[in-house]
Amino acid sequence: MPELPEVETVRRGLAPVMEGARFEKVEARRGDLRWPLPKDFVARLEGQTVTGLGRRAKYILADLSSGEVLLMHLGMSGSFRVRMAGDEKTPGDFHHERSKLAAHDHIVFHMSSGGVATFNDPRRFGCMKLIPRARLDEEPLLRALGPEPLGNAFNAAILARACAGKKASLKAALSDQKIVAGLGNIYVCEALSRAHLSPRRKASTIAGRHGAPNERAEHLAQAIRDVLTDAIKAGGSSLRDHRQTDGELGYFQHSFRVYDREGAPCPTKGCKGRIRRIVQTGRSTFYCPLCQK
DNA sequence: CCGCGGGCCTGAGAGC
DNA sequence: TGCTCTCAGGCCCGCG
Repeated sequence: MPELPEVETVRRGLAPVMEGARFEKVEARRGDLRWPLPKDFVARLEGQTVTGLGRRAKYILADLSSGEVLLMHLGMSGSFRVRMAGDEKTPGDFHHERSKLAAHDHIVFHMSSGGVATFNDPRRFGCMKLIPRARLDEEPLLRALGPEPLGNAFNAAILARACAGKKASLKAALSDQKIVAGLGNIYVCEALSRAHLSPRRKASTIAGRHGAPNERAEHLAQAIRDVLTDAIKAGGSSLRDHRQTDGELGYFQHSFRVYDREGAPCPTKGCKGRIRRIVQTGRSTFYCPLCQK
């Protein structure tokens, strides 16, 4: 499911119940996610306080009072539902509480804030990992990540340098988390549409001599920032199952220019093109062949 | 090193 | 209705 805007939406939904709160009880109902949870996963969480909740690329990172960091990834189908303090039904209504668990609710965090956060992931491509804070720099999952597209370290020059010499397509390059972190299939397509660049164009063509950014790189970097900012404002995109943690739908899918719109008229003013679907490196790409060059 | 395809899982939807 | 097939918002790994 989730790309950067959806993950950021989830982080913001978790923050009110998790930040500053202690894990009172953790239920690991299924430990066989993408990687098995450590045997002592529950013991290392219970009693710890979450001192901060951050995000890096598509990872949510909870800083713990123990000095460890809880890293969480939603994979393709992961989601969190949050029940705030005060939302709970009659206390002690055991059967009611039990009945609230749904299929694929794998991990439940009961927080001292009175809130409960439940991790659901049908396909189990998601993961959770505990990492000592001092060794976060060496964490293989985070090490090779490129710059945060909404951070200060991202701009046209950085993007162009990372794409310089690449024989792969722009679609493949932007999907590569080492070049820029947090984009996925949807937002790559949407950013390229906004920048009027073809997903089939060689990535190297946004850089000039010595990897200097050209005008295409400037437009693309701006389009990436814009589409992510707009999507976060909308609470992300809800296609099949992404919801905000309070159960509300995100609504950025209504603003898609090209994604999943094969055959539809191109939204670019004055463009008579129709959206086309092609397959690149095994994934669907949507774009307008007329105005994306 | 680089780029691509396979595989990991389950579920929804289309077509028959 | 029910079966089979394809596809899905991610990412690690191994191959050429």
